[in-house]
Amino acid sequence: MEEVKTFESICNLLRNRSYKLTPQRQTILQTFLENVDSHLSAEEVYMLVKHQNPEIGLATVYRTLDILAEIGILLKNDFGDGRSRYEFSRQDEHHHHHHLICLGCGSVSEFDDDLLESLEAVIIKRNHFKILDHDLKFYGYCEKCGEAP
Amino acid sequence: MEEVKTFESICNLLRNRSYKLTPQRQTILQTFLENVDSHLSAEEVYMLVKHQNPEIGLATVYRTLDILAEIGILLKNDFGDGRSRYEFSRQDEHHHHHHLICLGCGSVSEFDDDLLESLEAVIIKRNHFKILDHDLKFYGYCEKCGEAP
DNA sequence: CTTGTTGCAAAGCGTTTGCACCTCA
DNA sequence: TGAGGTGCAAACGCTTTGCAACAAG
Repeated sequence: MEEVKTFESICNLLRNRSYKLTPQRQTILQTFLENVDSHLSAEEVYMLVKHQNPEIGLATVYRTLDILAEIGILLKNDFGDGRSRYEFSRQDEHHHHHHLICLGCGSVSEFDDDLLESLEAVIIKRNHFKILDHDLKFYGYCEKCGEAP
Repeated sequence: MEEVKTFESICNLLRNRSYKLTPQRQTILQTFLENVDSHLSAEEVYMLVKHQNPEIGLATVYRTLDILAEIGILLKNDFGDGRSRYEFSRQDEHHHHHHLICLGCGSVSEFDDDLLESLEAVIIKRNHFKILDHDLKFYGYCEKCGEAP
């Protein structure tokens, strides 16, 4: 279906879509390849990227995140903290994971599951609703943060 | 546990929490009682409420929605359209429903389900994550909007 | 009376956009 | 060289806040 995403393969993907391969885009892409498990906000990407290229503008970061999400390299998430968060999309788009969001430290961990597939079948039948996508989040406290806030 | 929510009982709830029972708050509350199945944005509430009380300010609407959500009368939702949407919370907080969001017309319907309870047990065990709340949304097309956008 | 509440306008915050300059292909 | 990309600053849309006037208890 789809091979593993390397820096090279993603560059090709950009070229195929006739996006130019600018240094800014390469730097941002690198940042995600070096933070495969992170859920970074635009501002966070901006900070990380600025170290290597202080000239870069925040607007460019936003524009690049848009593009990378559009071509399926990144996944755009909303964890309810008032900003979008992007994560590197490993490979198979279709079978995605859910998020455990810690109300204590804000950390986000991931959780794979198949249960929703069967639930979708029920919904389609019962509600006559054609499902394209779903989004499941759990809020609570991670092991480190324990019980109380 | 908790009785059915009437206008009177909610007013008492406000008083108990030492919130004052202003005409503005009453009007906003009425609006939700007359739109039990809606998922209203602050702006929409503002428009509805203005008919009965043109003096009311948008800031007051926001402040009242905050309060009503805080005491469990309303549920605050984020359907990814860039604004918060509030719905009347029928009764039992703990066992809540999920949303089917139509990408065509933006309508939101609801879906009750128990499946997530068992899933939570798995997560607690496997990830050592104490779950307080969850949020499940399905995106797709409703019966009216059919297949294509 | 006195503390909470209101309306207004201004500020806040994440994100987008207009524009002149730049640069990849 | 020309279409697309960049940086900057201004604009945007939703929400929050500071403040003086007001009203519920």
